[in-house]
Amino acid sequence: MARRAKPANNATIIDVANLAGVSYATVSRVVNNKENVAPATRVRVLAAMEELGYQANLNARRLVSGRSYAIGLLVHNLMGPYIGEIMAGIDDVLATSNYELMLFTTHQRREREARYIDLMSSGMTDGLILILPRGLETYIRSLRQRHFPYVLVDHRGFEPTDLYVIAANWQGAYDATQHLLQLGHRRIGMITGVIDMDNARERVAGYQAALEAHQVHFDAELFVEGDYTQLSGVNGALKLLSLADPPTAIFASNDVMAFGVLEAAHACKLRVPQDLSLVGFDDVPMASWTQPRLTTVRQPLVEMGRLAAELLLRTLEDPEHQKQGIVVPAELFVRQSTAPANGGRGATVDVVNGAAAWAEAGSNVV
Amino acid sequence: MARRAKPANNATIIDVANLAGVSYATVSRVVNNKENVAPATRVRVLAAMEELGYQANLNARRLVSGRSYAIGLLVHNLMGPYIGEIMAGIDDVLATSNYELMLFTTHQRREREARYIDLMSSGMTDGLILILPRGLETYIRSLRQRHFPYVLVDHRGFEPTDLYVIAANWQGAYDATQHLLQLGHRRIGMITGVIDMDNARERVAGYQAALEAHQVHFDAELFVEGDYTQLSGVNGALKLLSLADPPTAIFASNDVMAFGVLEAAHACKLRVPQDLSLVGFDDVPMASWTQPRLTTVRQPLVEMGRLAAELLLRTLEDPEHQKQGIVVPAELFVRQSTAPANGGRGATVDVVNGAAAWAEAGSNVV
DNA sequence: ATGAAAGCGCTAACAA
DNA sequence: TTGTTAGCGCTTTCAT
Repeated sequence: MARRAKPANNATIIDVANLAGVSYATVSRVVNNKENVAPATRVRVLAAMEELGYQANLNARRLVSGRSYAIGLLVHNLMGPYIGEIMAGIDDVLATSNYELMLFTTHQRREREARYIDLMSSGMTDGLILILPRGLETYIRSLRQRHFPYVLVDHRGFEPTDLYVIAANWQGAYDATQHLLQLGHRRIGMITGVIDMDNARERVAGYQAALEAHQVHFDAELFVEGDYTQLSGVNGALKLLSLADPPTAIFASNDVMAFGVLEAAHACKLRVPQDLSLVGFDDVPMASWTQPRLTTVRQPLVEMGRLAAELLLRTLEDPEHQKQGIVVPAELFVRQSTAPANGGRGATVDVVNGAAAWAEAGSNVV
Repeated sequence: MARRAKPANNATIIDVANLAGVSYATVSRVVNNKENVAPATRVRVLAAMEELGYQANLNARRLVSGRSYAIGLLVHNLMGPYIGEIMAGIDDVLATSNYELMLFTTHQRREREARYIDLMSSGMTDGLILILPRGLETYIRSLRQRHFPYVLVDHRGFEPTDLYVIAANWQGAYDATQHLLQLGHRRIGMITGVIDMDNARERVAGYQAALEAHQVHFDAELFVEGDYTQLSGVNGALKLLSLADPPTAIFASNDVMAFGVLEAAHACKLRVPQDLSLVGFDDVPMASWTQPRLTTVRQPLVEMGRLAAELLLRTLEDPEHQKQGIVVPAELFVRQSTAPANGGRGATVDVVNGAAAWAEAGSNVV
């Protein structure tokens, strides 16, 4: 017979049945709120449950029902303000459901993909939300093949039936760029996100479309790829500002890179917004704590998490019902980091010294 | 007979046994790497597993073993840079173990306490890490009573046997305050954290001890309670700066409040560090992105998460072995937000206008 | 070295 | 309305 190592709380359905003087099937009925239980019996059973502090064994339930009552969240990494907000939204929705949340990260290790897929298909979760994990395509392929329910955040997937929640990246980028154009800027640099992600590509397209709409020539020189880190924002800005004909405005594909631009501008003795206008993307809380406050495109991250969770839960409840991806609006918030282009440049750019100053100051950062 | 709703992947141990021509007990032995299996048999079973893509049903395992192979993380909320880093550390350790991570938040809702305790005792997790959830004392009481393993982060608990990981808050605060004193500051304001948390109290004590060591009178006027939000930093600073004899330096109990101080100082036209020195606590990534870079006390959050996970895992493996709480060092990083006190005040403080300016600018923040 | 079999705690079909 | 019973897929004794 199996070795006992049961959970601390050990009253089982049988103990309750004995105490209440009924069969344990009846207890099960009471626990699951079934119809056919005499009111008096129900009361008696409830009392017995109360007395014993009965708590249904979750794993037995899971085994017999074939469901885990958990959903998984697969993310690349946990740092940064972006993930936390989406998680908060997901958690919000789950709090009102019977589902719990499991967290999986992909990290550096590519070989974990297979393990996760196995875990899920072995009954660890009933469905999955994927937020831009590396190796997304591999995951999705396995998931589809197993008919395992999933929802993507910030990516539209690869098949028309893929479920996703994404912001209106194109529109947001278009609005941001147009805002700069309307302020009179003509040389607008862009620091992109990781370019093989849907969101990054869409923002680039929006930027280009706005330029085109205003008959501004797209100059490839003004276009640098970043990776959503602050450092890549610093480096991107330094590169842009050292051009022979530097931009008077920069659109960074996320706020964290915009913080990097702020730092680079400061190192180059450029004032934002007087000498350089700057727009970010995301509107993380910190965007309104910087000096100057950052003009940025808000991506409603908490809401996106919420929608993703709802979409997944609905899929679990009713797999047949036809659902589709959701695009949420991305809204430009004009704060203090943008100003009219001042014709000539407001200050001479000395990027060489700026970069040196930055490197020196940066050495304080351990 | 029970309705079928098994996981997508449906090869069971019996299928494997049939294919390999052995009993399913033998398959179990192979799966669990037991000794007594003939090499040839093992090979045959392995091949059958491979062929069928067999994956042990986790919930059956959980039921029979009485363990969930999951640990829970209970936090108050998910936003902000603090939690993400600790989670990353925990995840790091779990990645090399057989455990998965479940996430629970307490949010606003106090009534969820009971639910969580139930979930845990019903076998959802094998152990718990608690990061300053509201209602901590209630949780701990239930947990102890059920002999459920747990580790606290950033709190020392209530019993000598409580396991915890915490930074050397007292020392960190002492060093921060001493740094300011050595720069010649004598009126040093402090914005505290939520004062019923251990970490906040310890930082206050360190601040007071440093003042005392330097024979500086502790002035209750210079002491305001914050709640770790940026807004409370703004308000605390505004209050301090409007004193008849305002501080020349402020020690904020976390970086986020220090960002608020930065904002308030800017609104009051005070330069940091020339007119006001500022020290934070935590050293979140953003602390080195502000202008000026923030002098702060680093709390090794990722490492703390890692240690907490290791402590819990060791407890699960060997419940008897005597373990104890861990205090990690908190180190002062001097960057750009502190400077020598300049005798007289460098600028006149106009807090009334400053506050007005701040309120107006703040209205941009939706 | 291997097989047979007894549960783990529960759900749900079937009978009464 | 209630009880009886057959599993869910697995681990682990106990025989062989």
